Amino acid sequence: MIDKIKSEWKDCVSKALEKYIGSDNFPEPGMGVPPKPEMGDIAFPMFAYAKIKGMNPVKIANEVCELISSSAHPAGTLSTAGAYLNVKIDSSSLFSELAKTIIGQGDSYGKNSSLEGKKVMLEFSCPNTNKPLHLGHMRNDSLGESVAAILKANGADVMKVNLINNRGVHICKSMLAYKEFANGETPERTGEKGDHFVGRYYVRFANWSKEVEARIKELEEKGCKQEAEKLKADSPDARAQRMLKAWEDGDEEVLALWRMMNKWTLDGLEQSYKDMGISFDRYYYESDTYKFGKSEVLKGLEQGVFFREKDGSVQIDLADIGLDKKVLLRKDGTTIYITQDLGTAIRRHEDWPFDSMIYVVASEQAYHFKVLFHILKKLGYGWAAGLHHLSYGMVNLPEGKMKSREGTVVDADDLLAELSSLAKDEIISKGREALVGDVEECSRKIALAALNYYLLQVSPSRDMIFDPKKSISFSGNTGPYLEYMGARISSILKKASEEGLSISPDVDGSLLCNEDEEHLILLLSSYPALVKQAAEGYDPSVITSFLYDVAKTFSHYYHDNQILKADTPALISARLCLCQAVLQVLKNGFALVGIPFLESM
RNA sequence: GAGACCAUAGCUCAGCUGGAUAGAGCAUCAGUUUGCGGAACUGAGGGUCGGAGGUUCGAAUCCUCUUGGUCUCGCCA
Repeated sequence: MIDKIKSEWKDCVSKALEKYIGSDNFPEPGMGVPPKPEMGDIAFPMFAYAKIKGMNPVKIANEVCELISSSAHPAGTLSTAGAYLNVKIDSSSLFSELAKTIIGQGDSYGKNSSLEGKKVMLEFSCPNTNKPLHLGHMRNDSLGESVAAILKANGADVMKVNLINNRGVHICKSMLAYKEFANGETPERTGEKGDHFVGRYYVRFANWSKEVEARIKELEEKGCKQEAEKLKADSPDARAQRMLKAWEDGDEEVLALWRMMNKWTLDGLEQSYKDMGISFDRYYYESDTYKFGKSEVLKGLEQGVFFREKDGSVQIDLADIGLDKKVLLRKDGTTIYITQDLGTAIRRHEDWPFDSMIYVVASEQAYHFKVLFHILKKLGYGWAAGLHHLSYGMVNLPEGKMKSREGTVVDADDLLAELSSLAKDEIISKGREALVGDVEECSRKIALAALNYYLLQVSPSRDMIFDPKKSISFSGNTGPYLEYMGARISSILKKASEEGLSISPDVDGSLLCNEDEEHLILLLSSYPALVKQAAEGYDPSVITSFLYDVAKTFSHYYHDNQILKADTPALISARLCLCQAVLQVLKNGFALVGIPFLESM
């Protein structure tokens, strides 16, 4: 709606300029926003025309302003400030139509059909099945889930997929440690979550391997070469490698162990996803796709896209994009990471012919995706042009990087539990247990808001510092603050209906004429354009900053203006209607960035 | 050595395809409740936008160079 007004004004200014300059050979007027709201809502700088006319831009602004004012023009008030031509939109007259749109469309307000008919596959999360999720995954999952919601809001047909990294030597490591040390222990028996249980054996392996290595070194220093060699041949790492070979050869015992432990981990991860509000439409498993990847590479070899090195390995020369050679199949015929990813991409396009596929993967893999996409193009897949790597930076801690070796990795489940518990403390200390109903559920939803908002407000490409203590802060620019605004507005509306006041979009919008009201109306009407912008850049932070802006403005408004006790019944109705519209837009925005809406908290 | 990403207030971050006096939050200091949720609101101090050139009427934003940081350049995933 606001877009329409803006483009009408742009046309109007453009036409006036044409008349003023006396030709249509001039740059389109640029549009901006004045630095202060009282100056207006749209700004047209006149500098560019100063040169053409050989005149002072201030004079141009004044004369064009007069030219427009003296004839018919779109609704709004013109003024000038220096070389700027400013338009003040009549927001209160905008409101009645806007309110009808927002309240009428409800949850659909802000959605559009710009990606209608587009099939977008979105890959994210992609855990290993040897340990639980950590904070890094949480940024990935938050981004993936949010981008999916944003693309859907733009009309795209989105398929969320997860690729489970369930094979490889790292998986064998936890299996081997389990076999060696567990004595038949199971998650059921210890009461542990499956992913944590398996993760414990992965850590156990690492320590074990370190111990043995130290012993080997000791023996070598003592000169006991034979014994050292013997120990080396039977070291944990050597045994893990042998286990991998047995796995690939289909050894039933190894496969049975693998199935059992994978299930434990996946059951655990499934629970974490559920707790975090993450879901997928389809799962892919590396164990299913790696062989297919191999056959595709061999096909490419026949086609001459790849070549066989003297040692028997299959490679591709990437000199055409300024890169080195890249191995696709080892000399012994086994596959590597990229082989599997090639297979997965091709299989996915067969399964569900997407227009584009987005990989949400950390920026450290930028090189990998550059190579992957290029190879798919060279294999002749036209759809490879629609592949995109949504790269995001690392999550660091205030103390520095997370390092698994130093035990500084923040576990996802632990973090969520910690945040929930802090939220719970807050509910209890405020004496709101009765009000919120299910305290546990409410705490969890506050924790999610805190987490998702904190992770999504930072531009994806940047590394970020996650401070667990600061993230749970309940005041300031945080997820809980936004939720709180939603709850306060809900509370007002609830009270209104208890008092028998009806809320309808049929109100006199012209009564909403103070600065905050005007600002709110313009914000609400700008929301649909932002939903589009967020999709174009795959950037949820567009939505988070908008939501904060709305909440902050409403907070200020609410502080200074009475709603239920406004001067006249007509004003009460108008303000209630505004509240309803603000609440609806907040809710709609929340849904795009993983902030659960709470009626009360 | 080559490439990618990043550098904005004490700290954590915004800043849309170049526009007016570079903005929030936290922290610090000072205030606001005879009111619908104080998890709130208001105000103050705090900046050479890493540095140097260039393009432009105009640069945090675009270009070049440079400094610093992170990551990558594996027959690991």
